[in-house]
Amino acid sequence: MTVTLRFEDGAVVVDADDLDPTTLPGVERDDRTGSHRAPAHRYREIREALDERGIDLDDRLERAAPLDLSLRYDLRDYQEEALDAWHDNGERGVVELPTGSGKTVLALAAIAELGVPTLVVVPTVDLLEQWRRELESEFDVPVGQFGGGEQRAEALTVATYDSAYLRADDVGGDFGLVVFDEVHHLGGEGYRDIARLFAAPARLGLTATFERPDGAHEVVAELVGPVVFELDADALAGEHLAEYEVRKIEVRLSESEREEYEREQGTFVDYVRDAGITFSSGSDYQELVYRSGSDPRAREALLAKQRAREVMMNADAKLEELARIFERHRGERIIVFTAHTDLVYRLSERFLVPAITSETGAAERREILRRFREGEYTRVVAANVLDEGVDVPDASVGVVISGTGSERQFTQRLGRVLRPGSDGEKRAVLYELVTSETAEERVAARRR
DNA sequence: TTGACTCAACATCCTTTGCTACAA
DNA sequence: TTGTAGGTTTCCATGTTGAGTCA
Repeated sequence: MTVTLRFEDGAVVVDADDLDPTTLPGVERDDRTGSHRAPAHRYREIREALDERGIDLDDRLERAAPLDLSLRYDLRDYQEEALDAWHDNGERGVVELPTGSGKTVLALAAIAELGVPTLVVVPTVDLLEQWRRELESEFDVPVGQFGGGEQRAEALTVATYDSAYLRADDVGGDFGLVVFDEVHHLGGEGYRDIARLFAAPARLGLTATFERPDGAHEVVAELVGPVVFELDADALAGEHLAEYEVRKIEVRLSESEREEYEREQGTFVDYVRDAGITFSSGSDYQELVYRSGSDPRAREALLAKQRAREVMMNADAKLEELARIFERHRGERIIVFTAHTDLVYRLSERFLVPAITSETGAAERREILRRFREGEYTRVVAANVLDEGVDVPDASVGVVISGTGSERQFTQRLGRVLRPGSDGEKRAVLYELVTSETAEERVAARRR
């Protein structure tokens, strides 16, 4: 008795004469084609089930020859430990390590050890190029690329999440290992299909912030594997990352700002009370948004909330405070983070500091970051662009003028000041400016 | 190759005080 | 008794990105 497995359009197709394929994990009969198939990610389970029953297998999935790769780096203790934990879990799982702690090196080691065709999936074109450079210089083999205007497959290939999704039907059976960089993205409604459509038995997820507020990290754990190793910034501070300190500075609204804030916030709170919305479950806010589609008062309440948020986040007193921080850290490299692009341009004009937002073109962005790296600029102000997925030069001071309640964003911003300087004993500071007696106090509390 | 554009996807967007069912 | 989680759909706005198209 022989069973044949092959890959077709994001699924594993099972051909068998004397065996009922639906007894295998995830396999169902497809009435349209008359074949038996399972989502590609069940491939490994199906193989294991067949092995257990001692059934001969004609496996047509793994095509490319094994790779002979060696790593020139020495791993640090914790990287070694993380890798062992991943092996112990059967080459599946997520490693949670802070920015700058060498997640890439860890993945390179995993790729070298397994020596199977590997796809690395990343969220941005910037990271796409970084990873390709890294793989090429480390392993000295051709590296393929899906995304950023290129579609070329190799035994080692890097892809954006978007392109991985678009190519999955086509190449989902070609890889033995998939590495998901910034794996928390995989929880997105559409992106999670990537993990389902690829057959790769070995999976490694990398992130600094695994948990998602919407709970979708559980889906990720199902598809990639659970967190097998984690360390936070505190555990690495001093030896491998900079010592750091978070300083919260409270500022007050001016009289006119306070008046505007109370008026707008009041409009929102009044509506919420009248409508009987308690925010007892996470979806209550969604409900309010749905209502605003048809109920003008709900819409007005949301818009008022928006304006209130703008007042509290962009308070004038924060600019004065920023001026003092610039004075205190004269000559040091400083990154300023905000939530609104308007404020970025205002700060840029007032302090004569280069600005980066989503409107800044790729060339100009590269140029600003280059000058920042080389010390020509010592300060940069950015909206949310520099939070993730960009290679940002080390800074020793970060200033969060405004941000969301997202723990992820906070961790990422902190990561921007954590990489050790060349002298290895830099002390980093992250300032957090919070407007007192506003909802921002809650927002700031939530992110930590 | 580039730049400008559109489009779709993703992420965040939240108040104070209180009801109900259910698990530990 | 005490704590904890609870079910839905079709979307106010802003910021950011990648893919695709066209000149």
